[in-house]
Amino acid sequence: MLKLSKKVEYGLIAIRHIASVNNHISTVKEISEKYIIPVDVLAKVMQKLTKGKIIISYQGAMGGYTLARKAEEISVMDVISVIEGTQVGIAQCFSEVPENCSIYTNCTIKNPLGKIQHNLEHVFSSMKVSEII
Amino acid sequence: MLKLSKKVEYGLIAIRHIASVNNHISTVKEISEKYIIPVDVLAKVMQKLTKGKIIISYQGAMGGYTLARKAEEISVMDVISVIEGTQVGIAQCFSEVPENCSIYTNCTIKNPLGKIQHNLEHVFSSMKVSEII
DNA sequence: CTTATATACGCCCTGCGTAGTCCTATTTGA
DNA sequence: TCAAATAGGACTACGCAGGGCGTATATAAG
Repeated sequence: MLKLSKKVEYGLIAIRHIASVNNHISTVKEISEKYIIPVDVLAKVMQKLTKGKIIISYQGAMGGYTLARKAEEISVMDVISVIEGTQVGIAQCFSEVPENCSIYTNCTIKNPLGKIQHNLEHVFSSMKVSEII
Repeated sequence: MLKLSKKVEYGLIAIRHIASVNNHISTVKEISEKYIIPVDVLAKVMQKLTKGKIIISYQGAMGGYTLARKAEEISVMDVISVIEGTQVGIAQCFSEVPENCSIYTNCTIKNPLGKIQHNLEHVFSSMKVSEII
């Protein structure tokens, strides 16, 4: 409940790592060994971050990843939404198909939860990767 | 990911309901029918809220529940922690046994996540049930 | 004292999402 | 041509949220 996924954690650690080596190219192997993260899982996380244009990938031998923009311009929120793919909401009514919620029409707490949702988004958006180093 | 549980939602709805009828005694049956919530699930939620001293239970015929204190003095955080039972953390290192986290010793983002954790707690603590009515 | 109406509480089942593994394809530098 | 790297699909194992069911206990009312 209210937990970040391991994928997001791994993503943040990887991004922090790349930033900490002055944006020099880093490989999945290198990062996964250093922080003891399952290679395959991390690999997929990196692929998502690449598609989300948060990092840049270089294929082939001597390849790897660098940040696509400065660490000050990457928020934790960016990382979360790119990795999760879907809109992150504390309740179903703030995600994909609100009406799917079993209590949608009778729900009396949509508005107050909306306030909380808004505040949470603010917290995650204002925290930048540069503050993690 | 980052979602409140249905139990917490049900708890908030129930508490809001009781507050909205001026703290008159309310039954599980009444609430579950009005908001289309599975009775058994709601019943257990109410039992936890009772044990957590957020509401008061009256057993037997004509029984039910009332709030244990004013709606202004019940925060969303109170409801969450009583219903979940365990410490709520966005990562394993803020819950029961931090060392169980698979990357605990190598984790480089404990501190920044701690800041986020702190901010989240603030958001949930400052929102009172009285704002839900 | 009996009955109807409540809460209290434990057990179990099911579905879904998270995390992780395995395997193959593709790219590219040396 | 080979080795090192990313790209990505298929599959499995596991935990937990959500819900259903059965039973015990308390109590107001007739």
